[in-house]
Amino acid sequence: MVLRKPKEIEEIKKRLLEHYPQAHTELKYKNLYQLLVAVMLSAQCTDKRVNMITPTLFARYPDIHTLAHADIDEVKEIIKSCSFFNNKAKNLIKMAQMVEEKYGGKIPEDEKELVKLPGVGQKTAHVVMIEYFKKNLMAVDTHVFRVAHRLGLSDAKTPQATEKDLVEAFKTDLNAIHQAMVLFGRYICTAKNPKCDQCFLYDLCESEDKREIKK
DNA sequence: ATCCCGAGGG
DNA sequence: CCCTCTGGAT
Repeated sequence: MVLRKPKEIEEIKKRLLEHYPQAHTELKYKNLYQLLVAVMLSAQCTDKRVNMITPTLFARYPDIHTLAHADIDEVKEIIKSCSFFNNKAKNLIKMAQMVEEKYGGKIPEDEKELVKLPGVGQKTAHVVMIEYFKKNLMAVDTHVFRVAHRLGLSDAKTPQATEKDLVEAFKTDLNAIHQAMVLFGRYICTAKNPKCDQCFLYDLCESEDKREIKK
């Protein structure tokens, strides 16, 4: 459920978009293949860590075909510094194999096909559609989930239900808002020790985590 | 100790 | 809904 008045929602939206006008992912990529792989690796792992891994990974496996025929232990070795490397290595290769077998080597360009790929869930599919295809979708990661709850934009327990609340609240510019909320959550509305003294939404915040600002 | 742009399975 | 996977930074 959304706990905010329409006027407040519009104000939050306005400030987010003003503060992060050209926001986009901090993952480094050169094409759809690289973006998909990078987002798959980013589960429970910082973007910074993913960006340390991907240059080696993409040099060794520059496309779907080479990844589909990769040795799993070699992939594990390259990506092991990011979490869940067993699952991720297995899923990366299976994903590439399915793209070759079912999609003729071409990564599908819509979310309903993307989520059929091993290791690609709702969040990953939406991030790819938002970042690469500029689709009007919301994706709820750990940052968006936390920010949405602190701002009273959702009280839902799951990312899926939170996404529904955010779509209902904002309706338009969802992709730009997603990107802005990620950066806002990463650098200002952080999980631990949120930087309330730097927050441009301070006056609108009713979170229990809100900190008093000494003036 | 908690958190990082989650997914799959039960 | 729950659980597991699981390294690195703080």
